[in-house]
Amino acid sequence: MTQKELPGLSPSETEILRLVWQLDKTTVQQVCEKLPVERKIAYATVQTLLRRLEKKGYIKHKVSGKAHVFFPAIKQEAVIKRSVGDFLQRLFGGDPIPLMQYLARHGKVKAKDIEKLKKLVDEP
Amino acid sequence: MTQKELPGLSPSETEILRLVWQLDKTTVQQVCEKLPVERKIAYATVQTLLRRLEKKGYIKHKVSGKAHVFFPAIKQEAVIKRSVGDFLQRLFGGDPIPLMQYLARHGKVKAKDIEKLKKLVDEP
DNA sequence: TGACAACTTGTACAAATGTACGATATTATA
DNA sequence: TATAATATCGTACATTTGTACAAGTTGTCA
Repeated sequence: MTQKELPGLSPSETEILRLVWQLDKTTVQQVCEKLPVERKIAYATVQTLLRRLEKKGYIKHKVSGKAHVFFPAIKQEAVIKRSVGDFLQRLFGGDPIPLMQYLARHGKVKAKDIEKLKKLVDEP
Repeated sequence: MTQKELPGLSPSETEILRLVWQLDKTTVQQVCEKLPVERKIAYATVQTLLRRLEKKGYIKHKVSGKAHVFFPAIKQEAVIKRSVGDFLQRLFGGDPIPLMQYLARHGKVKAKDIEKLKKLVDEP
């Protein structure tokens, strides 16, 4: 089943979508609480972002009591693929190596973490 | 000397800025030629983007003949730091590990590349 | 030296984004 | 059951972003 073409995500939408994944099933309220302190935006704003995410097809909701409960409608993997791909293209022309190097140098990554990565690479 | 607060970069601006780094010193023309085939935008559009990048302080230009020659005004490293940081925050809440894992799995990265990364990690 | 080609400048404009108020509906509660 | 608290919905609106035309300017070459 081919994934239908999804509209792009704006930075703020991406941020909110991540919280929906994290919370799995969530209300506007809960998303607000989960926002990093240095990034407080109004309840109504979060609501708008969730509405737009739903309209774009990334999440759905069901009604529970008086509140809406939002949940993912698209696999996280798919969104990551798309987002990372775009980002890599823009900033590094698509080459993942410089990004990994940057992360290794400045990303608070431990040698042990790198070690584990090797298992993930599927080598011929 | 503390880096003064730079305005954010839009996706398209980032893309163009990358080409300016790559070409080091470049005209509008050359940037246009360097654009990936599947991403052709008009000369005038590239020009606008360069104008905006200059206004935001990322590049400068000098006049040479009748054309402007643009060149970076900010270290690539600084922009990468900022961009990667923002991206990581948005999509992964700031944790670089899932991103590295994703790249290792699907990023066409070789085990040999991973090996090299270990040298970059500054371990205590 | 005058016309041409290559550039820049000014301006435009629709769509997307970030942010949020006010009105209305619904649930729990005193 | 009246009311307070909590939600959603409709709407709004300033900016930013993506994209680009038209008009004016300036080296250049015949």
